[in-house]
Amino acid sequence: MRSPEALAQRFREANLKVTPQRMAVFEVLGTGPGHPAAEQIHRSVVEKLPNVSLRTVYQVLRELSELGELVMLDLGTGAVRYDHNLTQHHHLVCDECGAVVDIPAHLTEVQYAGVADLGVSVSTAELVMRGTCSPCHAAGSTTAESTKPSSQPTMQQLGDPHA
Amino acid sequence: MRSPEALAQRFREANLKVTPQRMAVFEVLGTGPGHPAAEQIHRSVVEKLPNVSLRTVYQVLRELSELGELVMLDLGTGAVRYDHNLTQHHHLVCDECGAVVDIPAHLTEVQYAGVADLGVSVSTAELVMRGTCSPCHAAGSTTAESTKPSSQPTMQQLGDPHA
DNA sequence: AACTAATCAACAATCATTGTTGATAACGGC
DNA sequence: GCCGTTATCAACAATGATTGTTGATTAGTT
Ligand SMILES: [Mn+2]
Ligand SMILES: [Mn+2]
Ligand SMILES: [Zn+2]
Ligand SMILES: [Zn+2]
Repeated sequence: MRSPEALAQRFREANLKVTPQRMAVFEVLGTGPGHPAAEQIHRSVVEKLPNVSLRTVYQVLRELSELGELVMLDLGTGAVRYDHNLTQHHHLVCDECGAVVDIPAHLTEVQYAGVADLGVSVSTAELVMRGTCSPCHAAGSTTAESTKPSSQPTMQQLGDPHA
Repeated sequence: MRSPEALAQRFREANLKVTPQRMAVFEVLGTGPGHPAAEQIHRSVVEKLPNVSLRTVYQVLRELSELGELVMLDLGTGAVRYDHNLTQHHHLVCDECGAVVDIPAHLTEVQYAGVADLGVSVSTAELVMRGTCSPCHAAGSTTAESTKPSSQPTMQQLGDPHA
């Protein structure tokens, strides 16, 4: 993620005005955790700058992704997650809390040279893992299962389940 | 994918009745292409058995997935794709036509032992590739781009774009 | 200061999916 | 074949994330 100032510069170069709303989104993205959904970003933004509409947040996020400064991730969690990690990496979706964890590419090995035989060409390849995140592991044997009898992956407190 | 008869047996064992609607879905899944969405399955089903409601098709597909006979795939294509390939494999989503192509696991190499250092545990890992499917490649330099100026991935004719 | 873009509130609309309901049809065990 | 229990039907309503719209207002940029 580039600095709010760098993003502001990027917007000006694209003939997009640098408004306080946009700056607020830039700042929230820089400080917040990894993979927020639009609603969470909005919640953080209004703390700094009230009266910013959710509609505007969606709009700014889209602009950022169109400029390549943000990646929209659809990992089947119900809402798009916005990723400001621009390095090559993969993701793990926690079955218990819905968190999305970055998996640095160097911790994995992914090869798919053989697929050329199928006549397809690959432009991107991402590894999507499901499992349990580190904080849920820690809470796992103590209190976690008491609050979650055996239901579906809830993904409830999207903010930061472990804070 | 197991045979319609095997699926019927499976349903009976689960105290689910084997109705003509359910059989029709079983049969369509066996003959159809790889990764249809619910609407396509419904279209095929009504050809054999009119008056089957889309609601019922959704219901049967869910039952099949709850019995582990079908996998619901959310690959960010807008609608859930239903996969009757129960072998371990990965997927490629065609940027041009939206098709989902099976990538046999033996054509790839995926390792992620290193992620244990992060304190996470992985239960499943799927490789999701984006690129161009084989038929789109064939059509690519001839007629494809003429029909698709430069718009977003359209994923229009979900049926089978190449038939 | 002026031009133009951006934002606001307040909605409506989309789309895939699931829920509901009351009536009808049909499977399966006997 | 009967009957109890399920399943399905049509016809909607509801969900939830996202985008569209509109008319008025605010505010960057030059
Ligand atoms: Mn990430
Ligand atoms: Mn598949
Ligand atoms: Zn977790
Ligand atoms: Zn294709």
